[in-house]
Amino acid sequence: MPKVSEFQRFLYDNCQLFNNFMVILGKAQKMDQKSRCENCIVRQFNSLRAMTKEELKRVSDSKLMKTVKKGEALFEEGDKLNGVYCVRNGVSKLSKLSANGKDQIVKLATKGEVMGQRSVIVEETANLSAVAVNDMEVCFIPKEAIVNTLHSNPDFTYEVLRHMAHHLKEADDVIVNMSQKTVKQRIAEAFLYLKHNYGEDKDGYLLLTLSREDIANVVGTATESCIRIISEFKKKGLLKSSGKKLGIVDEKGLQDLADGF
Amino acid sequence: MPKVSEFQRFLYDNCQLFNNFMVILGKAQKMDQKSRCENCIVRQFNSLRAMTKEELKRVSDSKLMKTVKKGEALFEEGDKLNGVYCVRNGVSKLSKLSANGKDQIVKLATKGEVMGQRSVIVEETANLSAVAVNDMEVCFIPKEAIVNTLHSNPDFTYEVLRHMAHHLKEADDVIVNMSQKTVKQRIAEAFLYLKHNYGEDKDGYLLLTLSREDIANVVGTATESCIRIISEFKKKGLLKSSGKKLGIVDEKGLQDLADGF
DNA sequence: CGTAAAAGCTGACATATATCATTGTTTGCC
DNA sequence: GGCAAACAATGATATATGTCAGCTTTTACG
Repeated sequence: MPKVSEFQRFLYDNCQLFNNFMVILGKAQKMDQKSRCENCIVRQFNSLRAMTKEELKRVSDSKLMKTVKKGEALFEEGDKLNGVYCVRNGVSKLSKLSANGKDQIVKLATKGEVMGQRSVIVEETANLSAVAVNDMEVCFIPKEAIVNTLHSNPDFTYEVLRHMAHHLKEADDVIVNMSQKTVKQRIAEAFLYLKHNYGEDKDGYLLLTLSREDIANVVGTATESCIRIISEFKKKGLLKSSGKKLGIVDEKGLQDLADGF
Repeated sequence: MPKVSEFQRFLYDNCQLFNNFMVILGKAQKMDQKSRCENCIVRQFNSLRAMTKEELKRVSDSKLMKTVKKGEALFEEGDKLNGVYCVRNGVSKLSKLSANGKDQIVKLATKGEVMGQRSVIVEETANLSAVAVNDMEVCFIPKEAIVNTLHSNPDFTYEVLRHMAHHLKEADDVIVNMSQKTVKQRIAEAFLYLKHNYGEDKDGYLLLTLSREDIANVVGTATESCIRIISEFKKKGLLKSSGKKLGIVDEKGLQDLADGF
């Protein structure tokens, strides 16, 4: 029934009542045992693990799974979020448009991470946009399920707090890096980050491939500068490439560079 | 009794048991009614306002007041914090030393703000150093009082979470500004920030006076560049100065500049 | 398969910013 | 009041990075 999916799309793009409709449309999906939160391994990595069986059951009943294609947005800066997104698969970039028209990528969110928490907790519109870097599978969890649990289960609240505290530390560190390191250092760091967080294949190529533009937006530089520096790293034997894929050849060299020799 | 204060200093600098001793030494102070948390207006601005009367009483019994002179550190990056600091008066800079030897000021903390929360919550050493920008009055609250309440009072935990979420948003915005705005824009923004958050006197001079070096460390630039741009702003009639004091003359002009014309 | 669009690359050049060196000015303090 | 130390100011110069423009390669897709 292709009509239904177009209707979903329409609602998603335009309609305040999106969530209510989606819940109805999603009923069929929810019967799938494999998609129950209680059995979802991803939950172990985020604050949902502090929920009780009953709470999880309620979340699972109200959540709905969604696939997002590479390049599609989960939400945009300024959107009112009616819930959070739990990443089952794929990677999303969380970015913000600056006055000069460039996107700054503030964070990458992977399997297990929950997006939109902050906005739901403080009841503000989204501060960042979330766009899929590759094909994704996410679960949308309506905010009521989250907010209710926040008020009734202190363990869950504490767990969310711990995660938020961790993100805050990371953000502080990014601030320092952004303002005190050169573009070259930040690019070197970005590759080390990609290797350590997303790993590499048997041939030593990074599993997560970002475009030069995305890398530039992560480190906050012009795309051309980013390309130039990557070329330089390849010439120096720090990186290698094969098609779109990039791989780290000399990790120690990159690390030294990132640390300022 | 000058001996006691030297002893306090010694403990503060060197001793793991610092807190225990200080509690004993602080008994006399605690009797002062004016210093009871229950009556402290500062509390209204931070998460302590979500504490119950009993919890506050316990905090008040275990807390100790402390004065910190301009330039002194409350704690340093890497310190193990045995509690949090609630600012009653004065301003502290929270900064981190980068590899190139420069301090990046990540945040300024004022009256009502609680410092060190994050480290206490996640049980990590401090990620930032806190140094007094001017003379301060702070209350040290041992971590037990905080952690116990976090586990027993969900309202308090939620309130802390809301504050943390707010800080995270601010941090994300700083990341975007740092990477996408020019030094000139960031300095203009810094002055607007100082005016809006700390106000100005009748003559239009900012109430919080930061050294050029501190301003440079806030916006992440070299001190000389900062001085040059401030001079330029003065020539252009955007700022004025009198002794150490700086004042905003043309707020709209500064705002336009910060927004990129 | 072929074409258009997107992504990647490179050069030339402009500019913002850092760095180093020197001098002037304020401040705290004996 | 005077002196040292910190702070502020300014010039000269080097460097990193952004911008614009043109070109090549890869990818998407009808």
